[in-house]
Amino acid sequence: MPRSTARREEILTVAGELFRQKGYHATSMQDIADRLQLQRGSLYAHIDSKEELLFEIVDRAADRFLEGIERAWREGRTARERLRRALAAHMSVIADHRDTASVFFHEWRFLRDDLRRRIQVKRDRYEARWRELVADGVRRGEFRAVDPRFAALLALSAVNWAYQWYSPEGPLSPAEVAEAFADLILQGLEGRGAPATAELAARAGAAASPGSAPPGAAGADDGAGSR
Amino acid sequence: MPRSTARREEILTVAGELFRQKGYHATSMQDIADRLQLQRGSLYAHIDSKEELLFEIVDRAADRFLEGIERAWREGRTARERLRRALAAHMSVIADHRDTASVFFHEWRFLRDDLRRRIQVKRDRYEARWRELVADGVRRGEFRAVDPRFAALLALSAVNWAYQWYSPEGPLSPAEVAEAFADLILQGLEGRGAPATAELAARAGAAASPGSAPPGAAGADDGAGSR
Amino acid sequence: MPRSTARREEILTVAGELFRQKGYHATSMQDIADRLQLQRGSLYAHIDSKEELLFEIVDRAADRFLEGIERAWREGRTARERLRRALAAHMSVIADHRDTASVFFHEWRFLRDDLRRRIQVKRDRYEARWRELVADGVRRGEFRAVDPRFAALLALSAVNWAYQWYSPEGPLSPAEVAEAFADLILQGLEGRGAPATAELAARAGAAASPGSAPPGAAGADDGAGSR
Amino acid sequence: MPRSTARREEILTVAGELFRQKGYHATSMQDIADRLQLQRGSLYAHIDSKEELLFEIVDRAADRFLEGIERAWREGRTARERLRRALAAHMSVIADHRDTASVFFHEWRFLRDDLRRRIQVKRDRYEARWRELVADGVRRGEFRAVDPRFAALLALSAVNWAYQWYSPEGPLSPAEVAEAFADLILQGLEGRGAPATAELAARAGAAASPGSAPPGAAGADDGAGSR
DNA sequence: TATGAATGAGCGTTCATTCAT
DNA sequence: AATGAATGAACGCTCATTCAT
Repeated sequence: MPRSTARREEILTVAGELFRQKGYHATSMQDIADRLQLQRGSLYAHIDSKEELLFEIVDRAADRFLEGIERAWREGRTARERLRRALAAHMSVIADHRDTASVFFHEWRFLRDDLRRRIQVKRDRYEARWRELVADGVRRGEFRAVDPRFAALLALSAVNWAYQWYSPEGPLSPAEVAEAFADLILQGLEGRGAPATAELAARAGAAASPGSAPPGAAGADDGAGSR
Repeated sequence: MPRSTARREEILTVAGELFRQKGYHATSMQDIADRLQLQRGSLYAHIDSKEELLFEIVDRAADRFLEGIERAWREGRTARERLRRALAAHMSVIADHRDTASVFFHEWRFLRDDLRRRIQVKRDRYEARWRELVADGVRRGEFRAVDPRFAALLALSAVNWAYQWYSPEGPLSPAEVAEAFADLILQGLEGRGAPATAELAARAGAAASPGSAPPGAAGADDGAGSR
Repeated sequence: MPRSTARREEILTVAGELFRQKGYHATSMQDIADRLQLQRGSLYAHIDSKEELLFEIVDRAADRFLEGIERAWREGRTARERLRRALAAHMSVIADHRDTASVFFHEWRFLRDDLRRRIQVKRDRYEARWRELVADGVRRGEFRAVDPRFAALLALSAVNWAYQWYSPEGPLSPAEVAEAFADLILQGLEGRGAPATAELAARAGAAASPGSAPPGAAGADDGAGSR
Repeated sequence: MPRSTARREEILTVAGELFRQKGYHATSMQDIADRLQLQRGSLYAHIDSKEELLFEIVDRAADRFLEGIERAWREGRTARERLRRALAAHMSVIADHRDTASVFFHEWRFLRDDLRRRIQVKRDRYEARWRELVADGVRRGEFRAVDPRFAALLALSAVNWAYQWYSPEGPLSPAEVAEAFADLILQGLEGRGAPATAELAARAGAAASPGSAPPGAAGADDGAGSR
């Protein structure tokens, strides 16, 4: 199989979109072919299997997330700054590669054992980086003596879950969401003075039309109920 | 259809387990029947359709989560206490009804429009309660003037994501997990003094054999790789 | 799967017939279903796979051939008599289970490794019996000091090949064919006196309409060119 | 289409090999192209269809067999000698053009009606020659008054079947196999004195390691179990 | 209640072949 | 001569569901 041709990229893009909207199992090769105005068998001139599509989408997402935290680590000076950058990087991936990221979180478990294991390795490395980042902050005295596991998990949960509700069409940029979370995670609910997100709060509140659910809805995606 | 018989409950239990392990679409009626040593067709003496099973599982989970936060609100006096109770209640549902909760998060989007909307209503109410809880804390002066949307979302994300990694076989009780998160959310990373979770940290660290990955793994569930 | 129901036997019969006529790979489940006025998927209520059909057909044939030679060995007194009986038994299987026998010779190699090996064991045993039969005759002094391998192979080839040309509708009974071969194999071309088949020759010659090809054509089967 | 170019011959050779190993229907144009390091579609610059390949392979084999018996007839003086030569010629074709011969026996029936009929004509002619050869021997008084049909069929069956078990890598040359069969066919099992194959028997016995099974196995070919 | 045979649609994939380049 | 993208049909098989018994 050619690793990368224009047609193949088209297929991957469409597959990513459909996998996110309908789920891997509920998306048929027919669905993908229809969007490209192709016969379903014709896809196999470009790919080996449906599962290959899933793997490639998930693998690319894993690489993007990993790249993000590696760069955050390299480019940040303090633990505080690194955490902010890591949150921002994660949000960026979700914003810029919405389909891919969503499939990464939702559908990776449908990969067969060997492929899933390869993804698991990257997931584990990603999470380990987060824990190191927090542990380093504790060691430096920037953070309280919290359990790095829980603290990393809190930060990660916040941004992991974002694929469920974040929309690039909403009023907030990925950077702004990351900053709001960073503020909360660093300072907590019971703290001194006004949070950095005071102004954001106003904006988000103003823009939130009822039913559109930003942010706070653990919300329904588009497309899911189509079939 | 009889709304509730012993057989029907058996079917729901098995379906919940399989939906969690393999996903809704990858679970066949055959799979369910096999576990109950029944013929495929015999299931339809008790249920109307596969989708009905999914709806009922998801709907029950929604009710449990809602019940939890309502009681937390009623029984807690301070915002701080209510938040702790709400986190604990959520973790309890995840721990006590693991299959149901997992299906609630993962598979609800495969419901057809009308059924999905009914679930959406309950999800929205649940999230609204969380926002009210935070907003109330801000109003009372217990919390900083944070955006309730973001703060509620942070707390909710932490426990929502827990269905991905929490295992009742792990070293931590749901209450302990909830407490750890509460501590972090309330105090933040940069707080004063030792966190309430200092002792927990030791225990979790001691018990966590590499590979078993609690807490911190966004990890793979059992059963997913069955095919 | 139920090992034997009326429907299942019907399917096996039809499959045997079609596999012989068109070959295993050129026969589709659709073809089989059509003959039974069934949907192609409905077959799978009775069988596990197409290959299972092939295996069962081939395995039954193997058993019949084996049974035949075992009985010939038990019931014959002299080597001469045993050889005659073995030839007759083989021809009987071909005559009475034409489809099965034909598939046994032609299609067995399309079984996957493990199933093919199970058949191979029976084939090997069958051929070993033939060699023992001849070797015993040589030992007893009934036969010349021929190589049992070649002699057994000659006899076996004659009757193995019969599935290609023998037709129950032809003028000769399986017993008569077996006798003619037995006479030739035992006495050879250069011998004393008239062969036992002198009368047969007349009959066969009279009945052989040109083109119907009995015996002597390595001939075409019916049905092969249908698709 | 060019009738014969170097490329075309390559294709025919590869097709013959694959058709023998896997069967006509189980061999795809992809398989053939792969071996030649060509694209599927490129084959059609040299041939018209897959069936054309089959026809040409089978037709060439038919010609070779026919040529063999014609020459045996011309070059032999006595019936006995002609029979020996005919057997040897047949074995030579099988040994020297193993793929082609094997496909001739196994796959010719997959030709469509008109092409199959053209092959049938040659097969009929070939068998007729064998019968004439025997009939002539009877007429001359060299052979017993056997039915020429059965006698020809016996000889033909022996060598026809050889494509199933004969291997050029085995201990016996085609000529030796032919001689062994000729001896048996001419003299029969119950003859006078030692057979001409006494020495052969020793050699074959010595060389035949159990499992390799020459001669006597109606055996499995290489390649069949590839999938 | 439960069976088991059947349906009819759909699945992912392979196929021989075509054709513009 | 050869490529590579595409076709359209067919493949073996699975699915949720129905229904007479």
